[in-house]
Amino acid sequence: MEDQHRPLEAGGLTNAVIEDLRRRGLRLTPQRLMILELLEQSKDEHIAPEDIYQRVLQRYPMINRSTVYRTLDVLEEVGMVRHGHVEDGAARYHLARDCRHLHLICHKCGCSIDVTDLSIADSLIRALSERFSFQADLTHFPISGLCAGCAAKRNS
Amino acid sequence: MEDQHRPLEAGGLTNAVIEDLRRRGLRLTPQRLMILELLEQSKDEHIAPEDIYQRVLQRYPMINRSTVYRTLDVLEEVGMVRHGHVEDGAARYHLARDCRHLHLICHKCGCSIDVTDLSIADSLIRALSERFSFQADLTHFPISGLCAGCAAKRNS
DNA sequence: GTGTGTGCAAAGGCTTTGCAATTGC
DNA sequence: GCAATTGCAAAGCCTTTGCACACAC
Repeated sequence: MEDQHRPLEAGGLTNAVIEDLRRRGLRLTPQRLMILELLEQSKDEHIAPEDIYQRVLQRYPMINRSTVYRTLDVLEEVGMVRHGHVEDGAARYHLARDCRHLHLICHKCGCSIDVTDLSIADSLIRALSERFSFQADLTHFPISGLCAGCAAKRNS
Repeated sequence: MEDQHRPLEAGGLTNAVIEDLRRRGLRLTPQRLMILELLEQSKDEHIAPEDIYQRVLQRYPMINRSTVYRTLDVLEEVGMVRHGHVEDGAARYHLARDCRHLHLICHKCGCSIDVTDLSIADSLIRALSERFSFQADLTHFPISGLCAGCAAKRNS
């Protein structure tokens, strides 16, 4: 029992996230821990509410869909998770601290490229800050465009 | 009667758009013309399907909601219009050729800033092209971040 | 014990679909 | 005239909500 304060077995969930919950005055329920753990495992995957529900269901059959939605709302309110929308408008959630890359999405074939070198956007971010006092977060919404393959097809 | 080939009175709709429809083999129905005209008037406004329906309804009371959705789909398929999703996941449509600015969206207060000087993103676009062969279109998805006001509040 | 959080079931909003009738070409 | 397009009404999603019960603290 390496941590006797941990009230529930939460698999691989790091203490950092649990501490985060506590610090923000949120109760540690199995449902919240399961959802957070799943988000943590999914790292940069950006997962849909229904997927979260289905995958938690496998290990914790008494969870309810509306709990998933409410939990995501609460966690987003306190800043622990964020969400965006893919091309078809469906919601995708991820841990706020896992925003660490740009997403390139091909609007033709739908494929996606992750860009981990964030410095690539530095000059744009600086310019937006200087000219519009806007602190841009390029990691939040994906960047639409054409992937190499689809661009080649278009040119032929 | 400056143009006897025009089959319907389409208000201020430019011939360019009508020609576009014809060229792509789509029929010129009053509904399509009304919707296109509205999109043209809304220029950079990025309008929701329901708004399109309501506003067309005022001048053309026999239009149907599903026609709006189907028309938008068809027009998007042939590349005449595009759509994105605002923070809450709601769809927003606009003419493809009116993509001419970046949208900054504050994820705190929801306010939006238009950036017409696209050259601001040139270095990012060039870098994405060189390193990933990805032809980015920054005008499609909005850019999330904090506006000046919300950033100030956060720092106080 | 208290009040937050959950399950359940129902409602809500936006969008899609099947089919018959209409209408542009 | 024929096929594309529309209107209508119903269904389908995804998401939210009201309320009573459960449980974390």
